[in-house]
Amino acid sequence: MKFEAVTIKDIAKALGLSTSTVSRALRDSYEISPETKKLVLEYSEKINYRPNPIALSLKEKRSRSIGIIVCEIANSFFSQTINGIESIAYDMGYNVIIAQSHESYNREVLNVQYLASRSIDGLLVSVSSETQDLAHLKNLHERGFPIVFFDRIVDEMETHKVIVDNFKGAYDATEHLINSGYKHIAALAGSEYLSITKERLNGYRKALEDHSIPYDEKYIQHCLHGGMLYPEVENALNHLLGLPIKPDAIIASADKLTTNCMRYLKKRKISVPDELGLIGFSNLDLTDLLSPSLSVVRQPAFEMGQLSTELLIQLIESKRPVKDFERRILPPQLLIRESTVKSIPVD
Amino acid sequence: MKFEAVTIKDIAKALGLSTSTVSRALRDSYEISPETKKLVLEYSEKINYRPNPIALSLKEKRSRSIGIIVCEIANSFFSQTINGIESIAYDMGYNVIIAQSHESYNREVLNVQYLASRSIDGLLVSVSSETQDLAHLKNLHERGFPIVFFDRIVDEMETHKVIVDNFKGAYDATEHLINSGYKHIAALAGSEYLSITKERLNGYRKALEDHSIPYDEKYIQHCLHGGMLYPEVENALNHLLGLPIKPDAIIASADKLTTNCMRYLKKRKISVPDELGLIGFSNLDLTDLLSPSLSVVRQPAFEMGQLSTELLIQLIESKRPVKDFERRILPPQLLIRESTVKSIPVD
DNA sequence: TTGTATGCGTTATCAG
DNA sequence: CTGATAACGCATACAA
Repeated sequence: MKFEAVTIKDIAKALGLSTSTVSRALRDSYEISPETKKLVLEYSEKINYRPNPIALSLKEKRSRSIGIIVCEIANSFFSQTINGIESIAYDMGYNVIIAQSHESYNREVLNVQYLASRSIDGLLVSVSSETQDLAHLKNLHERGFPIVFFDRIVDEMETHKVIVDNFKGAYDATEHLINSGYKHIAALAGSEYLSITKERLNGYRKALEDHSIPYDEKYIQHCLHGGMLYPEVENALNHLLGLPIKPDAIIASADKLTTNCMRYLKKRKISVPDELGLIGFSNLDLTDLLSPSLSVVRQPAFEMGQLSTELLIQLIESKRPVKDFERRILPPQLLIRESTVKSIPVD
Repeated sequence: MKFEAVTIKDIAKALGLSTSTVSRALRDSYEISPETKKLVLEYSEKINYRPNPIALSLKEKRSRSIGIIVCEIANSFFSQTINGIESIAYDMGYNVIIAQSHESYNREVLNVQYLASRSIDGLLVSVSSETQDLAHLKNLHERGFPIVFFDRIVDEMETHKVIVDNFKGAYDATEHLINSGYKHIAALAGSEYLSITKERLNGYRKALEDHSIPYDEKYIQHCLHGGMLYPEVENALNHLLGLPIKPDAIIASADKLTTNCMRYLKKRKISVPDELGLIGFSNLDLTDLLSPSLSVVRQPAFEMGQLSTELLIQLIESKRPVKDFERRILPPQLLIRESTVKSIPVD
């Protein structure tokens, strides 16, 4: 009893018709008589016929699937983004195929090649923290393959890009720390290669500058894997808190950096905000329950997924010329809670 | 400059060979001369040839893709499971196609039908909290389509199933509350239709029984959507805390129930564990940072994903007869933290 | 060792 | 109104 699917041929044979007639009847073609249509439709219904999407894909040279490449699914920001992606894709009749890079450049390249070898119609990418060489993506893009970047974008390619206003997120967060009375604000940052890291550090720097606080490079620590691994965060914080002039506050500029930073502070019994101010980027669904509740920069992940997918599907369906690319910037949200409030009571 | 992929035919034409020779050379067939092989391989490499997986799928009647249906991707338990699924699928050369039911029966049916219409080779399912009628899955299963259930399984179908020992998880959690001195333990439960809800409530009941604590049905409140929506949790808790004999502790038997329960308690300024004991199922990556840190039952989500996928691929590749199904039960982890510790200091 | 023909499931083109 | 045929890209049985 092997799984055998019913095809148009089976219907044709059973009904004594040709496959083309059946095909046309199923697509409700005007050139088929009502009786034949009825016959075919009823029989198809009865035997539960479903067209084979693979055969269709081969014929139409499109799979109605889009690929997603992210570093980790099990990261609240990305899973929320994927949620948004899926919501639009589903509405537009597209499947969603997911691949993870685990922050590895090699794995990203493999995934891109595999997905793009004609089993997907377009690609949504947030590059890995190791990625510097973009040949694997440029190659595709130059051949006209639809690609949309989100969150972790790259400058060198002209296509749609959807990002959060990372500059503003970091600026606001830093300014909030400043307004709360902190003077020596250090930054826990992600991989130097990532656009988001650069943008966030720029926001941080500008906020310091606007408030006449000297910028010191020693106050910046990078974590190549974006804080995914606790030890890299531990090292970074050990370094920062061991400086001659110890920082009195920290801005953690990515999801995992924020949680692992909190873990470090708890382990070292450093209290927030009394001993150290803290603010972080986080899309976790629980930060409001922390005590003292952490002020966070939250990103509109779901919306980012939706928007990226809309743009990608426009590219795929050639609703607009490929060259007319967009760069959309979504606003982040600064959620103030008691943790960082010293001088200015908010909320 | 439209995206045009290179095919075997192009290679054949360029090299003055037939498509079959090229095909065989690429697959390193023994019947092709070394020179021809070299020629073909080098040229393919040069023009960056990739076989069209869709054509292969059509020919081989397999897509090397597996489908996943879960309620929500943006739920730490499921995103961790998907991570495990992807890790195995990737190693075995399978793509992963994801669909969400959003706890809607209708959407689950649509997704199953769409995915199963021959674009996937097998299906990993965790049913929605609304699902009672299983026709959509039974239908497939009876026709020999490979299906593996994980976490939220169904009794009526004979196929592989991978679950966590929900009975034990809830039993241990309840017992921990009892040992911590609580007498009136209420349960915040998910949808009554779900296997996990039943199993967890059984564990809860048995623990009470073993400790000679009377079981009272009034102490159980169900949330159809598994706590996804705050109001349903709010209602449930309002009800429980409004009972004549108020419960002195609560076991929240699902991820979202746990977080929304905490949210409720914080809002109502009910302190844990002084006013109310609390323990919950949770796979969030942050519970250790809550204060008072919450004792939780954590499920081996990643392993569950891996195991389910291994079993599914065995089914797909007919490594074993379909009828020889397994039911694997993974151990949950009870993580004790200060929140529930009154009489017995642990950790 | 290589080439020719066929089929996977579907639709489009052309004939009748 | 309906049917035969070709084509999508690939692999393979069969011929040479």
